[in-house]
Amino acid sequence: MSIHKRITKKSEDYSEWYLDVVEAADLAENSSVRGCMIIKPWGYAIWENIQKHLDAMIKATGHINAYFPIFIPKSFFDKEAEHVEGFAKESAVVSYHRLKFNPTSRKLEVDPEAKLEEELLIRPTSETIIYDSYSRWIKSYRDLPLLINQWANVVRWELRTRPFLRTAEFLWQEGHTAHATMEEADQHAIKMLNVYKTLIEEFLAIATIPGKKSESEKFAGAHTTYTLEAMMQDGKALQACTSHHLGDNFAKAFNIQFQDKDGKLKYVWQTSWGLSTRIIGALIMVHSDDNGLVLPPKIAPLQVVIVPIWKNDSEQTLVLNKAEEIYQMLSRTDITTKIDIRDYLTIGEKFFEWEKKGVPIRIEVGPKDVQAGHTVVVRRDTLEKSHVKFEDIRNAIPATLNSIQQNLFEKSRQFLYSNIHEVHSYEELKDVVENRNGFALALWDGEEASEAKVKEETKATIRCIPFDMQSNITGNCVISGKPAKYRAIFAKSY
RNA sequence: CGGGGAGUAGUUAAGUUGGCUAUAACGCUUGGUUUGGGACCAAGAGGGCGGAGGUUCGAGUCCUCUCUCCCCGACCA
Repeated sequence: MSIHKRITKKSEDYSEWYLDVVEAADLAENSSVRGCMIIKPWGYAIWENIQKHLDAMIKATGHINAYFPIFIPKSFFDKEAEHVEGFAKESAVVSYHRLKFNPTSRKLEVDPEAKLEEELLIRPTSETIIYDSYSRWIKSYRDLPLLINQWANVVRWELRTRPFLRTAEFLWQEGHTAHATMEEADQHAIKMLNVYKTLIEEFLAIATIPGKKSESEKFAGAHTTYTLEAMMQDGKALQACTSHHLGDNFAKAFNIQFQDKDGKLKYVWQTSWGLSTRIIGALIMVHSDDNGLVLPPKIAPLQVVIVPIWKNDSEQTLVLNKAEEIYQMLSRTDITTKIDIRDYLTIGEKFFEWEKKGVPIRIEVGPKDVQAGHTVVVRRDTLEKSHVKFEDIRNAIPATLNSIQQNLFEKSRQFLYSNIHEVHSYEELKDVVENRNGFALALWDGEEASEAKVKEETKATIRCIPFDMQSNITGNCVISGKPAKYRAIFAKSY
């Protein structure tokens, strides 16, 4: 199952390039089920690493994991008006619970006798089914805060899909909390946004802008939506994750009340927050190059691959022994490594394969190297080759992995900030989002009408109102000319 | 749902105004030569052309119906 596809140049067709990288790195493929994706082992291993680190961080902030049903009674959705509206158009619905065999056509058919009294939605998100439980679980202030997380799949019937970025079914983690006060809920939503920021910066090496969503872009049913916006290499924005302060909207809809210390019955204040397999799409788009995927070491399923090179049997023994020695040495640390002993591939094929899969470091061990007492170490991010003496490997490899991790983040950060342009007129705003492929930072009056005008004329939307770019708001909205309330980031997005 | 395109081998495609045993490349199998950046030679395996019906001596090519997929738009993490 070797992979030979050459990759489209990023500069020529970014979309095509992205799909090529996904295929060449053997991450995923389209399934025969429309809009759904098969996550292949290499792609899934990346997701498992993300899961591992994020799960630890979620638990470290006091949450525990639970699991709720995939099916949600339709009536649950009706309870929160904005929520229904937001998800109605993309819901998969189960109406029957049985098939029967038709002897004439020799095919299975839906059994009309088995129609459900109430349809079930396949969860597009779990607020409603979880809060139905919360209304029974929460009675007293002593039950708060309730901090629960779930790892699950969800289904949103998207019309147009792309691997990882938008698929009909995707995997994610969704946290759902209930608190006694509004302030606590709001702080919690921000706290979780920061957890995501740490994960995305330190592990995925992606720089993001934290901020608040505008009214029209916020989650259906939320009081406030916080987001991390990342920039892809074509300058478009990708929402890396969201964290919602739900206010008491769902508490009222699902009647989640508790008796407080003062004896009064009060509604809880809630948050929900999620990070999905979409982040893998961001990972691919942010770091990869025309040779394929580039993985940050902390998230790579394999950090080091050792490629032995030989011509004949005696060389093979010599070289494999040395490779084994290096493997043992690295295995004693927490570095994940393997020796590529396949004898039916030329070394060229092996090099290209591991490069396409994004393995951070390749160590070449050939007869010449063994004789000279060194190895050739190649780092994936820069493709730089260097000679490393056998005795130095133990220290050099962790240092190089570290350097790759830093370098990728630094590149991402510099790219992001060098493509945020502060604009002072509507013309400038249009120019940035349409021609200069970046984020436009503009004064905005906070009005939906202004936002809608930009969307209609340029397809760019407000990605977020960044937290830390709000000082000294003086001047007028670049769209309407009215006094500005915020600085907002406008960009085209995925 | 509106506009456009395509269904031929595992993949990507060629297939003239209907004509003889349906092509090619890549991939796969076997054998050999190779191996410090996608190797080479040879021999093989594999499809009846999305489906149904029709015209014809003869259909991948023509006609009718039908199914599916892809791209652009609307919806979206």
